[in-house]
Amino acid sequence: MTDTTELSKAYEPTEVEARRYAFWLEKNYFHAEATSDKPAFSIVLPPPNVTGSLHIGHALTATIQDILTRWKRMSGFNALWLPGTDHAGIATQMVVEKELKKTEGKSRHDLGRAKFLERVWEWKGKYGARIGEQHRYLGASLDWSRERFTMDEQSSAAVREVFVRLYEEGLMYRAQKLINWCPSCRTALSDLEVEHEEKNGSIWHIRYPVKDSDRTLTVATTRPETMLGDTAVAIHPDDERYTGLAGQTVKLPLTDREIPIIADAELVDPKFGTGVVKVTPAHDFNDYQTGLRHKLPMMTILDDAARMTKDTGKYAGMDRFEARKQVLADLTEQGLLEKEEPHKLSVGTCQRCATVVEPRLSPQWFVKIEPLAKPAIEAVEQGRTKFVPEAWTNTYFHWMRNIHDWCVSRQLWWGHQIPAYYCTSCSPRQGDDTDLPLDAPTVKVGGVDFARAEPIVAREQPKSCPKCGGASFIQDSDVLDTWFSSALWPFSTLGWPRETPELKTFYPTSVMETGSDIIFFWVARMMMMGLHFMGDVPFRTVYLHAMVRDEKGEKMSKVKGNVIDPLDIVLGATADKLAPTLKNKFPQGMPAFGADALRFTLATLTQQGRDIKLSMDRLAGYKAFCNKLWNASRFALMNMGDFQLDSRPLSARKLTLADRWILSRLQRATAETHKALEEFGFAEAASTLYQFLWAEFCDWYIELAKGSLYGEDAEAKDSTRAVLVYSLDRILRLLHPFMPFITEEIWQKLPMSRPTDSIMIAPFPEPDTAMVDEAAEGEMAPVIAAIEGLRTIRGESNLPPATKVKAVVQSPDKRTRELLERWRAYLMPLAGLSEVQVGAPGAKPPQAAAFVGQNLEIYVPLAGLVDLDAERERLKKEIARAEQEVAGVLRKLENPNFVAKAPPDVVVKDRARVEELNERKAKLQDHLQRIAPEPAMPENTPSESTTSSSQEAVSPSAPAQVKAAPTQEEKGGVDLGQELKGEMGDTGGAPEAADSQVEDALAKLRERTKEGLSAADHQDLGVAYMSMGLVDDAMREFNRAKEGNGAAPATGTDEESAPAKAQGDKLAKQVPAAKPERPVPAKKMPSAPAKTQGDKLAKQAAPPAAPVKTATAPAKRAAAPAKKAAAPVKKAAAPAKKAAPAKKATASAKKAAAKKAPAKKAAKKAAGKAPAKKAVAKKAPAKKAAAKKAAGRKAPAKKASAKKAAAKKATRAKPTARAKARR
RNA sequence: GGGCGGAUAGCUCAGCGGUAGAGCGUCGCCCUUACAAGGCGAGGGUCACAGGUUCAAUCCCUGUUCCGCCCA
Repeated sequence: MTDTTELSKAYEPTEVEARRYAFWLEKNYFHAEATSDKPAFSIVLPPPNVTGSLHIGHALTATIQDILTRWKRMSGFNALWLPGTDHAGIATQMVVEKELKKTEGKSRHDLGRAKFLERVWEWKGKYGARIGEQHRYLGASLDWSRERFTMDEQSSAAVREVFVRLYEEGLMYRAQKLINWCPSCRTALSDLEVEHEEKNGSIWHIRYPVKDSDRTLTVATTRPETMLGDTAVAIHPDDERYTGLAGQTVKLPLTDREIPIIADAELVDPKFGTGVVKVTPAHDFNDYQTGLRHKLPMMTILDDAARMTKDTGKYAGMDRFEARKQVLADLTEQGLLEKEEPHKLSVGTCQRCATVVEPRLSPQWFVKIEPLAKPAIEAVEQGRTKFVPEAWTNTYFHWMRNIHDWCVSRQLWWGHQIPAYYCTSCSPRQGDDTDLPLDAPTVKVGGVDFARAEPIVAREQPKSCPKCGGASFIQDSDVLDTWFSSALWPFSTLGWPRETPELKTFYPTSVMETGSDIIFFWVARMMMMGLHFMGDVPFRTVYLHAMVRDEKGEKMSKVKGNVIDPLDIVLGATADKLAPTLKNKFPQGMPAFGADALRFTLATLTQQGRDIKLSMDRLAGYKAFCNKLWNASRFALMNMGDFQLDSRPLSARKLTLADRWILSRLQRATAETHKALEEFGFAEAASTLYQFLWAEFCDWYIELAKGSLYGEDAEAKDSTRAVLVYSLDRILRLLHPFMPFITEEIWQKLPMSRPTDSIMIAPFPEPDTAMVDEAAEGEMAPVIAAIEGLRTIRGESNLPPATKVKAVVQSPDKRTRELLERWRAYLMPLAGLSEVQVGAPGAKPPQAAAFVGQNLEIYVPLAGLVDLDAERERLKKEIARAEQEVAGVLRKLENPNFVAKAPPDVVVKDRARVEELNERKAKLQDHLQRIAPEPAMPENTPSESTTSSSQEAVSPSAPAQVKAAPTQEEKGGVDLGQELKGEMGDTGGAPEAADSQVEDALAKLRERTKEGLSAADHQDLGVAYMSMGLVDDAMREFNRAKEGNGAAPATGTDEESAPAKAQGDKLAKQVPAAKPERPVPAKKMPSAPAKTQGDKLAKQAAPPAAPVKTATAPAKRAAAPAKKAAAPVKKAAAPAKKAAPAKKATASAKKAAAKKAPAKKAAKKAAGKAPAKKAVAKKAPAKKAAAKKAAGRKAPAKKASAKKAAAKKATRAKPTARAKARR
């Protein structure tokens, strides 16, 4: 059934998205089969915190995983993407505690463990669903029937099983060790949950009196308050300052204790501080190890809230920081504080609450990690699991090889309670207080002394004590680290420890995709647990994505106010709901971008090894892309008539060139997309599709298709419709993993029979190599080139689309001519032509705009349509570009080393390029002359006073220079034109067809000697040369004409050495100068109207002979010399300065003119050209042997601009559909 | 202290030996019946800095400076 109802004019994501997701759910498409003939593909979703809400990082996770899953599902896999949530121990408990405090003013202890846990479960029920809902909004194709929770019965069973097995294997043990403790959360933390921060602190020097001696030992410490728990001071055994002290004792200040002086080479660095270290084994990790080595007593002086214990006498009950102050004060009073120095130290803080953590001696459960880590390292070494990007492999190895035993017990309530039980009958008790009940839930005095009690680890509570037969037990009150259950996720979610078909089908999972921040927390631990319990890696590939940051690259946090809620992006949000930075951006509220746009944006920003800065502008761009897709489809549907795509292969139809071309391009895009996806190149795949749809399908194919669709040829109409539907079907399917909603919506409306009810289970397109059509692409190339050339002319001439023009297209290549002739129906509408004449190079239309491409010349007669000045400007620019590039390439070619050592094909390519550029340049110059203002030169010399040929006599009224290359050699600037001339001879010079004027002049030349030429002769000759494109020669002749005689011989060395560049300038200025000069003598200047077109203004405003630097000329003209660097720096600077105000004054000066004269640019160029400046000094000598030689004479052209020119040229000269990017 | 990334157009990012590309923004012309969330055209880059290797460096090597992250 096909619903070809016309689409709405603009794409409205919100409505479509809700509807489509419901449809998929209803059809149960997300469900994966436990057993299937299809190959399996599986991903488990990293379970988000159940009471949290998704942030943009989750959206990235979901996007990437959904792309993978949908792609694989469409590619014929039995694809499982398994959702779930994490109980997130500390985080969730804290949230609920906070809420409890806020609403009822109660602590969890007020409620008691059981009641409190009820509350947490309630909370979980209330907010847990939100995660799922958010994923639905994102379009995530998660198999909801298999949704799991880390604390559901199955997962809990898995956790118990793992715990018990590890215990039985000796890999889980309980011990009193020094662990990280958060005094605020009042729980143990693993090493990973402690964040280290560099802080400015102090180091204090404290004197400890040596017993029975006058001597004191000065210790240096950053934690003076812990001295109350010191049980030794340590010196280095080889430290001569303290020889003989080891074995003696010191009197510990502020206490009545005496502690030994020990020698320890490991703890003490004699170069650091005083060389004496206080040893506090119960409160410092290094000291703890020292304590173990020396069997020192371990004295705990801080309680679980980091307050001083009762053993600290007067300090008892004080907070640790308060105690520090007091201790310091007391030491000062006793004269034992020697000094305080500023010191940088690394402070460990709690990942959750940012409280400074405290090392604490307490009984905890640990996983013995080494036996688990070893296989996990090997698995990656052997490539059984691969990291993408690969760089993470080393990070993984480094951590795994330095891993410590994992402290898994947490003194929390919310989590998996540890399956260890203590007999209340025979377990040792806390000694001094027995008024608490036996089953007191915490490690308080009076109850079982958990530090000493013997645990019975079992899957279920034992019936009787194996020791005493007692039947009363108390379960270990601690819960497990949240990551413990997460570590089992890839198999616990599939039913383990039961042997389920799911486990068999989907383990190992195909890909683990998660943020790189949890590579240790989660990925490494899953590796260890998976290998240990399943005997195989938990996943074949680990794809680690970067962190999502805001546009400025800052981490998103509530404090900074830059958090972005993905749902706000999807659905839109009112301004008041937005975080501050977003509110600035969207004062009216955020529009609904839609899930597809968000997903596409995230996919394109996914790059390896780089943070993702979410750009709202790009987001808007991809929303526009959705709209583009929508409207392209809309266009197709509107033009279908009764058409229905049947199963007949496209090749059986009579396809047009455009049809064949787009089908070929489509196959390439398909292949590229495949390749990118296989390599996790989401960004590349997305941009391939973006480019194809927009720059090829929409910009070209649809436009070309209009001809057939609106035409009379029924067959062409039919084939075009077929190709439209076929292509859209493919494009939509290719895009589906990225943009599931819009693709489904449109796909359902295509007039064709669908193999499936939904695009999400339709096959992912495979490239059809039979449709790759080199011939079609080759045929389209000149058509596209011609259209683009014509559009350039139109654009530059500001011709409105409604103005149809006549074009003359010439090509020396017969085949090209044939093609253009054959496809004139494509050419005309797309280029806005009323008529086109295709022919071999020959007579050119007068007063025309020209475009010279590779193998192609295009002329559009513009007389009466536009100001030809603009066209001349453009041509000059083009010529300059060609010259600059050719100079660059020549510089290379003139280096013998290059020719000798570079690969021959590179050299050949460069030579061909020179050829091509020269030809192009010649044609452009030829044309420039052709549209020069009336070439009839005045008989008398120009009105400027006679000048020598080297003089800068320029008329600002001239339409500037022919060449834009740098200027005079005496200024140290490079002279590309001259250089070119010298190096190339005249290869680029002669145009193919000389007209009669040229013939005449040449005839004259032959007949007479140069000495005999009159000024008028020189003038004629100049014109002739000009028309032949021999600019330099023409220049020379014009100069002679100006001088009034032909004093200097043509071959004169003086002339020769004069920069052709400068000549070019003059030429350009002089030739047309004739025209304005007649009516515009200098005196007329003041009356020139302020607001005229840039050109006219310039012509009129400046006195004909005025040097550039004095030109008061406005923007366009004034800047031109600077821009082209025809003038020396000083001169350039002047107009540059002028240009700025001129720009401001655009009210009067024409805008267009102003824009061409950015002061910055002019100044920059001028600087670049500065003689003996950086450019020359820096680049030339070191790098370019050949250039160096010539550096004095010709500095390298400014690299950037040369490059730029080349680049532009390249795209211009050989445009292809691909090269032509959408604008 | 050790390690890993990054620095390319105004902004967000590709490219990574043969003289640089996209999107957005900018400028010009157009509301051409798919799309103004649009079309066509244009402008815009000492590819952080300094050395080195190479015929040739944005790209490879070394160092420096900034920015980010991880580990101790």
